[in-house]
Amino acid sequence: MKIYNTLAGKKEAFSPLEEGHVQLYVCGITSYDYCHIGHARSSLVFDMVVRYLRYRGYKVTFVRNFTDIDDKIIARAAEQGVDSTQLAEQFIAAFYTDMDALGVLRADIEPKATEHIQDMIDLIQELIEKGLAYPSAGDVYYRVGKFSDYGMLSGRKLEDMQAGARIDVNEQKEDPMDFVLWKGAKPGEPKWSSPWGEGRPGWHIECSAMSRKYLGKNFDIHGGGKDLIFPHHENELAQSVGANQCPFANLWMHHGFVTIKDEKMSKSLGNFLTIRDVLKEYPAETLRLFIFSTQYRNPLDFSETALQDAQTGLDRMYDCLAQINELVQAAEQGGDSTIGQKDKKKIQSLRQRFEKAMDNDFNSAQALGHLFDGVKVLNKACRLVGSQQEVATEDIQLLEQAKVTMQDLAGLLGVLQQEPGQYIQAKKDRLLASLTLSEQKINDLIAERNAAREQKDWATSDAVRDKLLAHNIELHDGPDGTSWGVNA
RNA sequence: GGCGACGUAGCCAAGCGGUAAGGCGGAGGUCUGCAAAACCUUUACUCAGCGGUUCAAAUCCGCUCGUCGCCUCCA
Repeated sequence: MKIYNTLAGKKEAFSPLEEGHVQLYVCGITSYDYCHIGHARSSLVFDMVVRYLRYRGYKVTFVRNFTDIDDKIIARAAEQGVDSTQLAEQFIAAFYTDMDALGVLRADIEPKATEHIQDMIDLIQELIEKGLAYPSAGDVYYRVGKFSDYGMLSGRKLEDMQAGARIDVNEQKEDPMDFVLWKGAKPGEPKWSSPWGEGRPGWHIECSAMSRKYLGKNFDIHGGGKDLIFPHHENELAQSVGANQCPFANLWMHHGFVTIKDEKMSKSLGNFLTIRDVLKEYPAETLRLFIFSTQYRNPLDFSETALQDAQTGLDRMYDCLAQINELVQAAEQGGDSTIGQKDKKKIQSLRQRFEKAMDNDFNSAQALGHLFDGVKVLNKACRLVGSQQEVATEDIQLLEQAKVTMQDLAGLLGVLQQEPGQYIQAKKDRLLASLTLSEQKINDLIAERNAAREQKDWATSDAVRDKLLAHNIELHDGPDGTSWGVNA
């Protein structure tokens, strides 16, 4: 497998420190608000990474933290007049609700910052002892100038940053680029006691402390969004390498942003959509298909159209699988194979092609391409096979196996995980729930129309059809009668 | 100002040195009383522009233009 390493600035062959075991740390949310689509991308990307690594035979130890104490949490709690702990807990609960709705696997370890205060204090002490940090008026700062590799992750030099950076007016700092490890508490703020007085940890120190506690000083992969590269991950790296005097994460994975009209979706711009907003309109698998249709490092532009495209594509995949189900059940076995050699090869190589794409830095977009290619070939095969009186056992088995493979592979992206029949039914149910029309009424109308058709009363027949279509119900006239579906 | 990413058909998106995957949309077709749905076929002599390296470039190098991001909290 090859994975892009931000630290190296290129794709590298991946091999974990301990054979067969991957240790992964991902920066989780700061819990002060509902998660938006950007958070969904983050969770979904690493969900895919974990699923695929496990599929590839690795044991994965996955740690994802919660930042449950932070300036923004304190500010929001004050705004709402609630306790900051309570606020953090509330949005952690909301996070789980959203993640469950998206089908995101739980991390193996989900540590909270507030439960690791002592680990952070210990780490800060070590940094002070090594001369890399200094207390100042109740705060503690990291002495950036003492860490010669500062900037190695984000690819910038200290001098360059100072040129354009907003100068921090904080006069407690020796250098404007120094960052805070421990913040002295102001009156009324949440606080913990420490050797430097009462206060709370700075943002970056929690990840250094918790990753060390659960994964050790040196581990395999550290991940997060591109916006975390600087300063968060740069600072983490400075803390960990500074304290441990050994390499930190060997590989850094950073995913791209979700944009709206090509602008970054963010709280400060106010152009964000929450996960729960989107899930009101679209099934989770549709959102997943949309997110995985772009390689994780590239920007992903969110739009109604894009989501609808994903919905159409997902429907097509399910239709294909449903068709295989029907065919397999109805087929009389016997006869010669009718599926062409070329198509057989395409079907049989699906897994291999999918893996090759995913092995190349989790190229889910390409992997999905292969899946859609599979849909096309399988549809073609179904048509051929369906036109036969008797179907070769070989062909039936090939189709059945292909269906299992499709769902197995798509499962690594968390899509196509429902029984096709159920998926199609669920879609009908959703529509029915939003209509005043009952299923009984629809069937009555269909009967009425069919009666008119028998009389060749096309005007009445078409009027009924148009009436139903006005409710987004489309009729399918087939050899076995008329069925109905949802016009998405 | 510093650093970085990106620019591929109407839209989205792979490809990263060997002659353009896939999706949506469009156009034809099968089916149908006509439709719709579904399915099939088709849809970039060309990869922002201009130079260069090479037997060979969308892919490597340089410049220009454009878009976005980071440098401050952010997934």
